[in-house]
Amino acid sequence: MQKKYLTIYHDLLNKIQANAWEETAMLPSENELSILYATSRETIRKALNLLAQNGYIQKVHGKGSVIINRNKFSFPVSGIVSFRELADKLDLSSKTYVENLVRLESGNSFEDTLEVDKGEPIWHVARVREMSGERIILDKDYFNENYIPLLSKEICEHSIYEYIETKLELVIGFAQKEIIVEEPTAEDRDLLDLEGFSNIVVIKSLVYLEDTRLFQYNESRHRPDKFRFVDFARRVKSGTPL
Amino acid sequence: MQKKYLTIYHDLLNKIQANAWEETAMLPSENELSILYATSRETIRKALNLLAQNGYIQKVHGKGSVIINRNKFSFPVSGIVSFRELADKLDLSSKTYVENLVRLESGNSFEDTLEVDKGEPIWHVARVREMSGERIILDKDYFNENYIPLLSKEICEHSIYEYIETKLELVIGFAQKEIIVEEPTAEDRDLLDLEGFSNIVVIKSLVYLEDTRLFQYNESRHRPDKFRFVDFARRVKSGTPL
DNA sequence: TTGCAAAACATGTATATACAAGTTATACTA
DNA sequence: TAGTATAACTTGTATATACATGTTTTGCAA
Repeated sequence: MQKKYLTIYHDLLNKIQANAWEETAMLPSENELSILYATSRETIRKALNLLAQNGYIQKVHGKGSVIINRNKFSFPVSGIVSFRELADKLDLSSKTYVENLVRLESGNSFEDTLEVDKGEPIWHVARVREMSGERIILDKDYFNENYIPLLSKEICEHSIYEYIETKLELVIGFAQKEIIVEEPTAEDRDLLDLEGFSNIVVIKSLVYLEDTRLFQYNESRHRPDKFRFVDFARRVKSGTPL
Repeated sequence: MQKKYLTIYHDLLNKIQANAWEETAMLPSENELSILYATSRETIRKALNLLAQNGYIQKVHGKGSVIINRNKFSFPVSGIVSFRELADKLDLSSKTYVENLVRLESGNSFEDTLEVDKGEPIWHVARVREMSGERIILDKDYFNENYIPLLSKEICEHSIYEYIETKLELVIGFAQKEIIVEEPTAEDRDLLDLEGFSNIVVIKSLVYLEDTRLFQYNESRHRPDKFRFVDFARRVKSGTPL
């Protein structure tokens, strides 16, 4: 990593998480930091703005940068994080079962959602996530074949995202997500341990590459008692000025 | 509004929403914009970064700023938006019933959550939101009395946030949120039209002022069939460099 | 015509300076 | 001593310049 403001960002983040500045809960001033890291104030400000965006600090005009206590709702699951990365982070004993892996040939109903031409093939994967012996999550993925030409059972069992990013060298940019609650389908009842729950939490995501190409539609279907979504939000000033 | 980059941000946002640049779905280049608005490129970049943060454009290195199509999941409900503002935006025929409004004196269980001293009073409001004739949402609010000294039935029926921001002139900064699914309580069953639903979606929020003071805890309890949460997320590069 | 190198153009990073605006500590005055 | 004005901090905004890096167009050469 050669970008100064990113290395400073990560260094500050590590120190925040290691509880340096515990007494004051304040970062050193921008001028102090620019001397500390031997760089300009603008570069420091870029690192600080990243910390603020991600909910680690709050900048207060005239005062300084206050460290935000994130122990309230523990850590955020926001952003785009794959199940594999999440399970690793939480150190959960988890298992993934590939229930279905097909190359949909044509006339399927996802051509519109994925914005591919009629007749273009689409990869479909259905996976069940097991945590502490219970089948909790059903993940249904649909990929544009132009970007993900090949999928194997092994890749799906490990981590599709790791495959996409390291092997295919595609860079994921952003996602539009929607969370709703539905009644379980026959498939949900068949594949998951629903234990009498009459609702299921569904996260639908459209995932785009860094160059704005749409490449994935995902439906993550969770048993309601195991679902949890943590978010950090800044107040949007609704008053459109001028 | 005197801040250049903010006026440019709002102007560009209006034009995006009015579908200027429809053919290319691209903004003019930073240099063109800096001439157009008679300002420096850095100021333009501040406005563009705001647009990118809020999910309106995606910047592509070497190419330009691509406008993100937000019609997929319609508009986002992310960020901190009050029910009043939301209902106004959606033009819903809605109604608010204040079911409870008390000044909790001491020994209540929310002293810890709101981080107030033992014995300090806390304002509590319970409100039911009705949409198209159905009682859908139960909003339970708890305010630190140091910041919100007085609440009336009229304020609660209209909009507490408008009161806080315009009358009390407090500036809301950010919130930590958690979304989970619970079984309905007796209170939920009593106050809402649950129609046999055996689950309820709960959004718990800790809301902070711009200077990081915690002033509100909120629980928004939704009937699952009427709940919907839309989000925009950027990929976090998990690989901690260096 | 095809292929490729170079130029032109796009955004990204780093630095410097100046001043505005909010907060806190200092020191002076009544 | 108490109050207040000032100075010394803090972050915020605006501008300019230089170069790095990625993309597209241009034009030359085979």
